[in-house]
Amino acid sequence: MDEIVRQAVARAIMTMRDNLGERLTIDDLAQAAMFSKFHFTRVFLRATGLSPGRFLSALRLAEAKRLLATTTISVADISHQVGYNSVGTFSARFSGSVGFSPTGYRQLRGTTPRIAERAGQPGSEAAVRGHVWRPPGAETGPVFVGLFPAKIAEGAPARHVILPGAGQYTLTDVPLGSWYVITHAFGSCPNDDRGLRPMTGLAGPVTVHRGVAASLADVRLRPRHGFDPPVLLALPDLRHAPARHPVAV
DNA sequence: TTGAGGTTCTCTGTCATCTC
DNA sequence: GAGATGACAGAGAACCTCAA
Repeated sequence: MDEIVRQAVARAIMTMRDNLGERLTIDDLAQAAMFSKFHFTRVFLRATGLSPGRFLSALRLAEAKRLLATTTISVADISHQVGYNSVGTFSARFSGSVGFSPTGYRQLRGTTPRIAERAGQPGSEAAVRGHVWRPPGAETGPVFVGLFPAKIAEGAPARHVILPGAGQYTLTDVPLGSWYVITHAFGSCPNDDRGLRPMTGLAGPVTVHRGVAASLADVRLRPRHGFDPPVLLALPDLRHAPARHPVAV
């Protein structure tokens, strides 16, 4: 990625993070990036995989998740703090993206024992399989592998599995369509004494056709960086989950 | 490569209603 | 009373296409 573009997108994301409670428009963000709004939308999409609006919305919901899990601030106050004027809209958006209502998520303290999959999506007998690779020398805990329609872990996955660590995965009975394989884990890298860090990986889109038995999609885990959209879906606690057998789906 | 116009579509806010 | 849910309308973002 061009260094100028990288810096422009970074400036826009910083503006988003600094103004989560404000009413930001594409014009404001394009101004921060010093591009026209047309060009800005294109380069932002290319850099992050999400449109600026969706990325901002994801940051807001991620901040709401943090506040719900770590404070006792009311749902109404949190919805205002992260830029929503309507608690109804906030609650609906939160439920759709995280998989739990705001109060439900708070009761779970930020983790969930199980992940629901996309309803109304008939399976196809096809499988998506591949290998989750970790960075050389890195150690990881359990690895979440999920199929999503976009480049963000948001809403119920079409199919998912939790592996005891990096390695081979298979997702069976995958619905027809185009899917991104998104992985999430915590791990430590050599020469990095910051302890467990969130790691992410993305592959796809993988298109599942009728009559095709299996599609291959290898994923490389890497430490998360600022251009990665936050994980909105509520996941099991991957820092402490026992590293045993894959969780059946 | 970048900017701009027109169209389509998604998201948000509002409101009513319901549950806890 | 606080929060969740669903319907609906409007605003704004995304997309497509073309021109410079």
